[in-house]
Amino acid sequence: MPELPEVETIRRQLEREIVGFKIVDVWYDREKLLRPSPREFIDGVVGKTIAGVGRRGKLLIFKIQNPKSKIQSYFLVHLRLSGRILVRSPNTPPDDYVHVILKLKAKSQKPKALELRFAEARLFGYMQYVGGQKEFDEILKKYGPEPFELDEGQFLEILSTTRKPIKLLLMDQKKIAGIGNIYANDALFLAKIHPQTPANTLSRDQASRLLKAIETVFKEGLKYGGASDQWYRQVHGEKGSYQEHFKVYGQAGKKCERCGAVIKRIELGGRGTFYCPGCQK
DNA sequence: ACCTAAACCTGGGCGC
DNA sequence: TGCGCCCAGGTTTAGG
Repeated sequence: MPELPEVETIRRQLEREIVGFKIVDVWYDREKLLRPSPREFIDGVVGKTIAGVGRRGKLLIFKIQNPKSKIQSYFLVHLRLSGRILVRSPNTPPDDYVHVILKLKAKSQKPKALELRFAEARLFGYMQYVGGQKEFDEILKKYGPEPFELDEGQFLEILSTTRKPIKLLLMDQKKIAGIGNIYANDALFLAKIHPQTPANTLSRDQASRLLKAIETVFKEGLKYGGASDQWYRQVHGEKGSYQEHFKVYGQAGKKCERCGAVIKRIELGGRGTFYCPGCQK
């Protein structure tokens, strides 16, 4: 799923809907989705108020506060491949694949209740309580800068660190955070760069085009509310529509919109990789 | 240090 | 309808 545009779409919605709510209870039926353990997760979050929702790459960051001491802690959500975060009223019918529910109450005079439902068909995603600032900082260190934070020179510097295929570098979260398979494929198409090109052989001009292309596909992804190829949903269950605008991702056998050549699928790092042999050299 | 393959899991789509 | 097979947006880990 969920690459930067999808996670950012959700983050913005959550920011509007659940900030200020207090977590009053947690229900779950799959232990492995709660880290470090269900007990520690529940003890960590229950009674705290949601103070904000942030994001780093594909990781959602919920800032929570003890209402009395005001001490800040966090819980993180990674949606991996098939996770969904849904915001529902408690009386809404059950959603498919839900394994964790955070029950929320507004602090206001008239109590309003909501549920934050975590659906996970493939059980790869997780919710993680992080109590300490130090521990939080350690976790965030695993993520490189996001494309929007980079200028051409810094991007070129990252490219120079490895000769592995450019597509694999783009998807390496330690080097650059937020790019997954969909947007890596489409950005390389826009920039007219073959996905197997060794990263350190890109020219300054190619690097410049690629960075712009990443920004372009991310903006487009955001504009369409993300790509709901299969699992991804927004917080009220709606699909995004970027999947209707894929350039090469998932388009093997179709004709390139730019040159008419037939789009190919190869494997790179064990992942499906799509490109146009006509215009990506 | 670097690279690859496999593992983690379930579900949807397809062909037969 | 049912079964087997292939595919899947992410990340980590084991092994070479």
